[in-house]
Amino acid sequence: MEPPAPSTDMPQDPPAPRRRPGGRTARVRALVHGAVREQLVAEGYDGLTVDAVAARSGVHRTTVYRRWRDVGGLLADVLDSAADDGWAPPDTGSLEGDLTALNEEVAAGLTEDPPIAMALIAASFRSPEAAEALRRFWDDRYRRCAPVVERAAARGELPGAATDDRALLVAATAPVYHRLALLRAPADPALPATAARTAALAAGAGAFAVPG
Amino acid sequence: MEPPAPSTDMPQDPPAPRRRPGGRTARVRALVHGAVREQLVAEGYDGLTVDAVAARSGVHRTTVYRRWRDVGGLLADVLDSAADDGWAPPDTGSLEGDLTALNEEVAAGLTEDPPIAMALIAASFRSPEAAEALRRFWDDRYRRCAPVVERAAARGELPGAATDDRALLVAATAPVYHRLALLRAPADPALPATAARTAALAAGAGAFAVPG
DNA sequence: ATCCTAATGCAACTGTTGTCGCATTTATGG
DNA sequence: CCATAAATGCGACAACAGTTGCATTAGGAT
Repeated sequence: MEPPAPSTDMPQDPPAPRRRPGGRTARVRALVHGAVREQLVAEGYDGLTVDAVAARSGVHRTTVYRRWRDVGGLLADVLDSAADDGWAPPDTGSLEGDLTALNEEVAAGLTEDPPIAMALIAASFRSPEAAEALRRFWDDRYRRCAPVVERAAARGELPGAATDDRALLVAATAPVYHRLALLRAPADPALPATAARTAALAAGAGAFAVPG
Repeated sequence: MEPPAPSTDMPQDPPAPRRRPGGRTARVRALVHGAVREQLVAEGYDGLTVDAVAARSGVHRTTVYRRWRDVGGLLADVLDSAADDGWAPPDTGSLEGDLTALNEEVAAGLTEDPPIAMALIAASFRSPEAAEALRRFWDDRYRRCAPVVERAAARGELPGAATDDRALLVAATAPVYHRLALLRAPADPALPATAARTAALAAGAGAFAVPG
């Protein structure tokens, strides 16, 4: 009952057309990326429509719809292309200091103008692609922050054998996200430090220790 | 330079037409509210459009657009009308227990089906009215939670003269919101308890004490 | 050079969103 | 009961989002 073995290629499925990411395709992508950023700066998130991006980039509407599907896809692609910067967490010499500096970066990102981060969060509620890209972004960021916890452990700031670094980082940053992204309350200059102090204090008391 | 005092009414602006919230208006409002809920149950948030709600309620499209403006306005009105339930925070006998129970309610609300809470959060990024309604809702909830902190203080669980109850409550609940509403990660059954324990621990160490 | 076809351009089309002017209904005050 | 106008119903419309079929351009392999 075996189908005859094909001579050179998979027979049943369309044989995966050879991609062609050369000159023009890359140029179009760069044009669209630039247009997304410019459009965000010029008109804000409400003005970020596929049509506006296409018009600004000079690329045809249909092409943008075909390659990026919707605004969420556009933002996801821009975010992915910007994710491989050499970002590293701050290193101030103490856990609380590191977390405070980290929280200040988070607060700055959430309140910057144009509101790229807020635009992406908003888009993540409408586009699965944007939600996935945002999840990847945060996962990458939290992974890069692991050294903050490792350094604290090496300094003896953390009790127990091991610490759940992700839980600690989420506990430290979550209040900032909650206030700015969900409650939409005005930025509190003291919040980054107090949230960091709270998390560092709890971590010092073993709140994030793992049994292993 | 004082303008002459009007005899009976404000002269310059259109004299605030007498509202007429009587029979039909109230009936229409009830019909639309019911339709919003039914539509959410039937089609989820993606299917919650003004047209769908209008069709389901039997009220004309134009009327819904005029009175509620958009989906955010619909959800905001439904939320406001449901906000005066007699909700009270849990009372388990300890700060950590209260916060754990509270966090479990938050987690249940964010993961319930139909996803009313998530729909409102999503809408709050597109509609100022929904954002304002959500802010009012959370403000009300946090205000009602003040007794949780007061009881803990009365039991001697909190050091210092006074505690910033809002900051404590935000610190306790923020990780749950962050994971479920922003990171969109699967629900972690242990998170409500660990976040509550973390916050209670930090509170016991004086992290939320206010100088006054 | 030349062939193949992926990628793009183009125009027309459908369906949805939101608005506007006007007719009709019906609270509400007298 | 009557008069007024707020609230709603109704249809047409403009603007936008997104799709489809086909023509054209240009990357990449031979």
